[in-house]
Amino acid sequence: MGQQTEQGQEDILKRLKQAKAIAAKVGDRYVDISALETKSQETSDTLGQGQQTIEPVTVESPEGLGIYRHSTSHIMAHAVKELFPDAKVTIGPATEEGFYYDFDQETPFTPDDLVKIEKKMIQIIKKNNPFVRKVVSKADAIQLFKDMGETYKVEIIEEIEDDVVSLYEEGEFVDLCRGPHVPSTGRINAFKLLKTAGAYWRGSEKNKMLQRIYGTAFANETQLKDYLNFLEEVKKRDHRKIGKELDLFSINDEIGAGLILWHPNGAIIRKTIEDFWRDEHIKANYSLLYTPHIAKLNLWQRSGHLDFYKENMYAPMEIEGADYELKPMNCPFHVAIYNSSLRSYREFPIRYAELGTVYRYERSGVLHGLMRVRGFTQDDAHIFCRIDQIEDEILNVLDFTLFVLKTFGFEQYDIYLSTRPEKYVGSLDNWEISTNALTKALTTKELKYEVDPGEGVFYGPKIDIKVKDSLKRQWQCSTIQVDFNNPERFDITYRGADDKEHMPIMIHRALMGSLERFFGVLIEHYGGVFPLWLSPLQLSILTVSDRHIAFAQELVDLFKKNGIRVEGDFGNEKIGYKIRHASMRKVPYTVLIGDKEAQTATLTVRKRSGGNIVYNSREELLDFLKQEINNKT
RNA sequence: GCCGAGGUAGCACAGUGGUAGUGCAGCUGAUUCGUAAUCAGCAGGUCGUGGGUUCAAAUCCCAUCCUCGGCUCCA
Repeated sequence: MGQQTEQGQEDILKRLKQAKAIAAKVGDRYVDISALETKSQETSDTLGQGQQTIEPVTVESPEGLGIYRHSTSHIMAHAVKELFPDAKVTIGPATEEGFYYDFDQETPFTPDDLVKIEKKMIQIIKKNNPFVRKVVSKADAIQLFKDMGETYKVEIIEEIEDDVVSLYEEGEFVDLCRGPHVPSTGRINAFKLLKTAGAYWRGSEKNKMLQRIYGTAFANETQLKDYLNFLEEVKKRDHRKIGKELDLFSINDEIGAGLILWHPNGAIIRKTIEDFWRDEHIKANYSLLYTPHIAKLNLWQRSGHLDFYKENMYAPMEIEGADYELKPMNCPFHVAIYNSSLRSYREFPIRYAELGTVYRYERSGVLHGLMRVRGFTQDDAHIFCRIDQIEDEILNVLDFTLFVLKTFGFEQYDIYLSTRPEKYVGSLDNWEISTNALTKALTTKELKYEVDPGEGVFYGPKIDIKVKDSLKRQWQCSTIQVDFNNPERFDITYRGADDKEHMPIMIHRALMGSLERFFGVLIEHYGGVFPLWLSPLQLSILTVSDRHIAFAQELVDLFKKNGIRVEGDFGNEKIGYKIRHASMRKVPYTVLIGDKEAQTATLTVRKRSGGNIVYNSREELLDFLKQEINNKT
């Protein structure tokens, strides 16, 4: 029976009210609360037949928050239409962080406009207009929006397959919308408009550029403030800002956009990372390689890069009549080394690793500090093996990757398995075997992962690992990809136990992805407060007055001889000034040398985080530092 | 590439047509001082670059390079 008693309905409404619901979930559908109040045809359709569960939806749930933000975006569109009657509305969805609405509007919105729009929105919220859902025929809707001059809405409606569409009316503002919405505008407690941006209609640069306004909304002011604080924290940790403050790297107009200059402080961090990386690769039975930065065009023809990667490659340069190309990837070189001699199955798996610098053309608008550059060094490796060895190799690589990430303080990550896309090379058999091998490796490791169907690279399935930094932001660094393409294209083989020729499988993998990007992520993850082993300067020795210089110099020499990155600050400034100076540069430890220290063997060490530790001798301090460096914590 | 905002001393910023400024950093001198800024003096800029308008341009116009926020894609 689709009929509900008056009593039952009232109970439900009461329950929703008590739960402070902004919408309801009926079965697996989200509906307006008003849908439960009225008894229209559509309502009974919505409620369906028989007994479906009816759950309150609150702003506390992700879905509820999405509905809430979507309603806020409607209110914003309403405000914009009142202030800018000529603006045409397009779409305005909720996003993970908030919402946006795109308008077709001649003059872009200014920051002042945002303030005006916010004020207008507050008025609309105060009016507490109900959101009224109306279902009309497509033809009626088209006519309605045509009359209003809302051509984008007409375009959207024409593409909707149903015979009817729903409209939401709130005050004088009507918008095409699937819904649901909060019951009335007064339900919005806390929102903020954040920024404006250009955005193409339907995301295609062939279409007109629209004006987008981003905003966000939360259940209450406290949560909104927390979010705004988070944005502040993100700004504070911006690797470009910290990179300047700590003198880590720079980008120079005259050298070129997207090309990184590693300053001494950044370079020593990179050197430390690279040393760690090489040592661990040797331990893990990889062979290290070096390969050139350019190669003949023919190589890139054969590898297929000219077919599928041309947009990201620089124009060739002619050298003695032959064209050479700056390398966008390292794989063909590694294949060439594989091919430099006949290979036997007994050598397998062959693991080649290189910190290979590649150059890729990126459009000027997408460059971003260290995160998106035009020249970068990949921590690349290629594993050549038999198809039955894939699973073991993936297991190894997974262990290795997680170990490396953990060393840099990344303990949380999300893992994605991408399967065969529509356009692909290689046999279906190989795809199946290798996808199964990846899956099995993940389940053996009991790693949680999500499947991205059809998101694999055309040459094979892959596993991507996205780390979460200290602000819980996701960064994709590691990738493990099976490759059927290169072995075929370069026709590489090995001699099997059966004395026949076979084609090996290649696995590409990068743990950190690109050193530049990884460095950027590290800077933001640590907020510039690097652990001791990575800190450019590990120890600063400060003198209280000139008569302590000789003694302090002795200590500097001792620590330097023992591999500690140490400086002596012997200037004639006051001690407070020197401490501040070290503190601003985030030096992990400082030692003050005054009369006390010159007379006793005791050393008092000031930690970057504040607080002192006392050591009985310089050797004791040295041991402590060495141990902390070794622990990489 | 497209839309918008920017580019002034090493850094952070002020300066709307009339002799380029402030703070920090730097250098010099004084001070020799015990846990986040001692004092004084000095020096530092063809105002991103190239054109144009004007008696006069950091300032107005055009072009160009770069940076930033997005769009698209990704490491």
